[in-house]
Amino acid sequence: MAADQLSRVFSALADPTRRDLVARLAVRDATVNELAAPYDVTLQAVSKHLKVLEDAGLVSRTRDAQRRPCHLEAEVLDLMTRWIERYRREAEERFTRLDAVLAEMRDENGDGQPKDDRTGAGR
Amino acid sequence: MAADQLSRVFSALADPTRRDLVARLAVRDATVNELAAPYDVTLQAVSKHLKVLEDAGLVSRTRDAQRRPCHLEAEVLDLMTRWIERYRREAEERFTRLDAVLAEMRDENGDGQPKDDRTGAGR
DNA sequence: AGGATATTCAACCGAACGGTTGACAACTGT
DNA sequence: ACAGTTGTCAACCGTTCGGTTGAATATCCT
Repeated sequence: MAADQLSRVFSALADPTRRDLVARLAVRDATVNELAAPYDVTLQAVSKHLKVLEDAGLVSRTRDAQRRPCHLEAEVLDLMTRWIERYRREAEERFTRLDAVLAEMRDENGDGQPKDDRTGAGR
Repeated sequence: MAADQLSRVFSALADPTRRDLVARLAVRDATVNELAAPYDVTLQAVSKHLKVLEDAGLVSRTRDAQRRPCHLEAEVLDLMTRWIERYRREAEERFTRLDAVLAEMRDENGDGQPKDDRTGAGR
């Protein structure tokens, strides 16, 4: 639990049950009991899952009598999206550049043959 | 390892070392030795990390003599982005709708008071 | 053929994970 | 005040995880 937030968020969403909880909380806030109902694990297990989501900053909870309604904090998802998109874009650009270089080589001389050609395999 | 791909990808990126590997592979392909150099864990540990990334579909490897150059498969990152954005958007829209409803109530009568008011705590 | 280089496989270890059961705590409503 | 509802805490269990060391495999180079 001493991990950085990004690790906690990725790790939290690595579990299908927790992803499902997030999906359902995206629609509406809900109590632990409501959330636990569809799964065939104990209430305690779901409570734990919610704690993981909460520690990751994905879920916040208020109090309403005995109930602890859970609310999805969507901003944290942005954190992930930013991380992912950064490297996806970087890799994509690099690839586009490679394509450009290869095209250029093809234009200049017939046997454009870089030693590590991945145009076939690498898509 | 029998988990669905989404779980495998999230789980793969939950580790800071593996995220760093991805970040570096976004810049250029690299061999296991090159990738392992900066970290103070054994080569075998890094090899395992790469296997996890490979099983998640994030990394592919070809052979170049003794070397096994690693290449980032950026498309898989899209899978995550799509999942995340779907629910982020859903939650955000819901929130915008709630704001609209509240604004409307404020306009019509002074005591707009839905039973589950979260405007204060929920941001 | 045989040494060097690059990488993986196998067995093991302690910590963390996801689950369980059982007891406890917080608050409600009559 | 007290029974009921809602949720968490604590201890335990088997599995997975990230790491290690040591041996094995694959390929190059001379």
